[in-house]
Amino acid sequence: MPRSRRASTDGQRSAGAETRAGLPAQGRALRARGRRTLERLLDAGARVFAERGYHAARVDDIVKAARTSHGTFYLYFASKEDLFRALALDVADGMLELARDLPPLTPDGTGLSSLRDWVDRFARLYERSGPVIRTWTEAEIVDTEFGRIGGDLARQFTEELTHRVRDARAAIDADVAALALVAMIERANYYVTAKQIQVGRAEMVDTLAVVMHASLYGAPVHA
Amino acid sequence: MPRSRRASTDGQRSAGAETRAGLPAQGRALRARGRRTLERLLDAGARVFAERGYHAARVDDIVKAARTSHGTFYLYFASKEDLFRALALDVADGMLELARDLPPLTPDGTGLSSLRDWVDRFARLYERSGPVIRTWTEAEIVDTEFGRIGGDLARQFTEELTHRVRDARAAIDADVAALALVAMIERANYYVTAKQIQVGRAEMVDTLAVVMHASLYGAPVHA
Amino acid sequence: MPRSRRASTDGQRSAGAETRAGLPAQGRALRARGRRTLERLLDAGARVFAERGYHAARVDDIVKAARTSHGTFYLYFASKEDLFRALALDVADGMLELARDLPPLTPDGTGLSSLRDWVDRFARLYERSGPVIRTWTEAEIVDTEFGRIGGDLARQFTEELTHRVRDARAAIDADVAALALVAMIERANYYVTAKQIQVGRAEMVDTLAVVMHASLYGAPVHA
Amino acid sequence: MPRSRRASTDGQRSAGAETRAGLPAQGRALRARGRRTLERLLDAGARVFAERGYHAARVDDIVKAARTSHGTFYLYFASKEDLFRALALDVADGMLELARDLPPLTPDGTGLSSLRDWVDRFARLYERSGPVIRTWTEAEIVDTEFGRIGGDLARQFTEELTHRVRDARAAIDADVAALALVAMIERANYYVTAKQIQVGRAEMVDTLAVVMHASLYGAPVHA
DNA sequence: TATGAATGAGCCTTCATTCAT
DNA sequence: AATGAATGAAGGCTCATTCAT
Repeated sequence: MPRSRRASTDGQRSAGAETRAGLPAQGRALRARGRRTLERLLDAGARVFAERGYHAARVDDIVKAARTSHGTFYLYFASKEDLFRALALDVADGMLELARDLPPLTPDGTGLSSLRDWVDRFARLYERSGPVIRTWTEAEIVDTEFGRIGGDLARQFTEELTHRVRDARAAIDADVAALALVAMIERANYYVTAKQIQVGRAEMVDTLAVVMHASLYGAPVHA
Repeated sequence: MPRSRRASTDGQRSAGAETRAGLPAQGRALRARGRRTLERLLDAGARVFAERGYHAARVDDIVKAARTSHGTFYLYFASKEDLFRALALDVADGMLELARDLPPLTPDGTGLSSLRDWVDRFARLYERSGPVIRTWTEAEIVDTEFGRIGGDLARQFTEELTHRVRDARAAIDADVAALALVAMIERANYYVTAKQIQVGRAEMVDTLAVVMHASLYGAPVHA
Repeated sequence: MPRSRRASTDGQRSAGAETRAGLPAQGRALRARGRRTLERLLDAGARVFAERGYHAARVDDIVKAARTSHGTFYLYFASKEDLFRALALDVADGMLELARDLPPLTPDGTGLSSLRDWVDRFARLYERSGPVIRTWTEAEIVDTEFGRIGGDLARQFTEELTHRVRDARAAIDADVAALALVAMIERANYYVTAKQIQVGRAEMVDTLAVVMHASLYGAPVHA
Repeated sequence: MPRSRRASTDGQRSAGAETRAGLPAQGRALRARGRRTLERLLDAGARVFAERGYHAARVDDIVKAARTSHGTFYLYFASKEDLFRALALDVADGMLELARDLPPLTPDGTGLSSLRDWVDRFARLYERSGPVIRTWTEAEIVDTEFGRIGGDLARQFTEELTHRVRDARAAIDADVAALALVAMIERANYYVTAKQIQVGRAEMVDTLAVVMHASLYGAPVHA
């Protein structure tokens, strides 16, 4: 039966940066032209997923956006899901790197300022990759591979933050506080990029940093 | 002839109380039996949307869960979307009521304690209706009626909080801070109910309240 | 993911005659109209598989022949394969019944005559169901469920014949001889129904009976 | 523009020796390298058709088995069908040669023994080329060129046997008996090579010869 | 009021064949 | 002579919605 030949996805793609990006199931080596097509497909996928969301995104949309054909799509990806995974893994990399770069938190102005810089980096990442991140949290796929990737990511991300919160020696429960703060950062960025609320990025970044800082070391200047 | 699947729904259907409960298009008056069927469908819908999410939920699943037939479903709702709307409007009511009940924020222990109670009410509401709330934020339907309902709700909810934050006379930008705090509450509840992270409700509620309070009035007891 | 909901076929449908005939995966009870549609689909399937063969047969062809829709097809069968299985199991029943009715073989004219009658029954069965039988032997599906059904059938059929051959106390290896004779009967019928060779059924039946008889008890009247 | 998949092939291409080997449409003369590539493709085709059957065999499988590319495939064959035809014609040659070598049938032990040798040659041929032979009889392609080749072959093969049967002066209808015996030989070999039944080749060959002989001249030693 | 049955547009995916280098 | 890449017409299957009783 032909179906059984359906290229099984190669699963836990190892972390090498160059293999990360959605190579075709068979792991063919790509020439210049192929690389360009792959790039176009990844770009198109990011765009279309962003615009329509995972479920509403049609392979046809992606293919048109990439100015290529259905056949070509399946030359590079085993399925729509596979393309999404490729994008998601890239984003996950970026997020984890960011998590590891979280600066030590200190009560002084320097602490606040470096925290603000970090939140700003997050915001920029979210601006590019928000749609993919959001898709992870779509309730529908919680118990799929995506859900797992998303969950793992959230966990690792939160853990990183937990360490810093603990080091900050605040009275609150570090675990839960870290969770709450991650939640805040993620969602606030979502609201803003989804333009559900009209707020500039700078303002949001400032406020997020301040709230985070305050929740650990006390409010800023009281009125 | 089945309507094209992408066909936009028949529209606005204002939030009048009698349409609230998802009556069939004709707005028939229901006898006892009809009311029970309607109830079963609403329950089933809530359950199935919760389990599978909006897109993955099949009318067939709902109909089976309600122990009734497809034909009957369309006797009570114009579409799958219509059922979701009925559920969503109910939740929106609860949320707005909750928003209006947000207590005045004060720097003392009483303020913290009443804030905690309020967060707890939110958590309980979320426990029941999280899936519906989450569905609002699914990227895929941002620009549909749901998106609007969700957006409106978030806005009103945030506004309520904004008033309180402003009254608290903290130095931070009240608009954005309110947004950030709403984001935090919503997402934290999501993480916890989605069990992406193992935290008890009580802990989460406590911490959320503390973080909110601290971000306005300063950190709790430093270590 | 919707796909995962795809009705898994219920596998080894138990042998009850009434469940044999391709009930929908969920085993719904059918009313008069449903039964008629099911019948139309089975008929159409038999016809189309006969005309085009399993692979070349399109669900679309079957659906058109049954004057119904794609959707309806999948209401009754989980897949094209499932419909074929339903037909195949019916034929297998008929074949096994026939096998069990194989008369004792005796050297005299009565033996030859009852053998001829039996071969005639086989020919009539083959006339109706040849296409399905042939499809079993399509090389492509040897190692699928069909292949197994076909193989099992051939084995049981041959075994029945083996008993008779053994009882006939001929000098030849009963196992292999039975196999050879079954092979002969099947293929000869194929050649004739496929009209690859112009021979009337009566002639073929006569000759097959004679050859079978002769191979056990000696040639008929020599010239 | 890819040709429509159902497009009938470019036609008759008579059996002239130079087209026999599946030369590309242009009938180019091949150098050493080209000949090796052609050989690899033919081998690969035989293997893949054998493993998967005609329909399930993918050009991709063949190309991989031949360690070459799609482009190259179409340099040597006009289509998948064209490759199959090349293989089929070769087999047909072998079969016809075999048919012509059928020894005169005599009632004595020599007759039986030479018949056995001949059946053995058939079995060896079938072992190599069974899949191709079987494909001829796939119902799906009965009315295509393959069907014709297969039909012609069967006819010629049967005719050869008919002569011998007639010469044997048995009482039975020579035409039909020949058909029956060919059917038996072919199918029995199929059952055995398809391993649908566990019988050694030698046993099968012996029994086939005995049955054939007995059906003409009387049973062997009675018990 | 209820329901079993029917519908068909639309989606994802496959794969023989052609193109460009 | 060779090949990696591209193509797109089908085909199987799904599921929201409508029909007939």
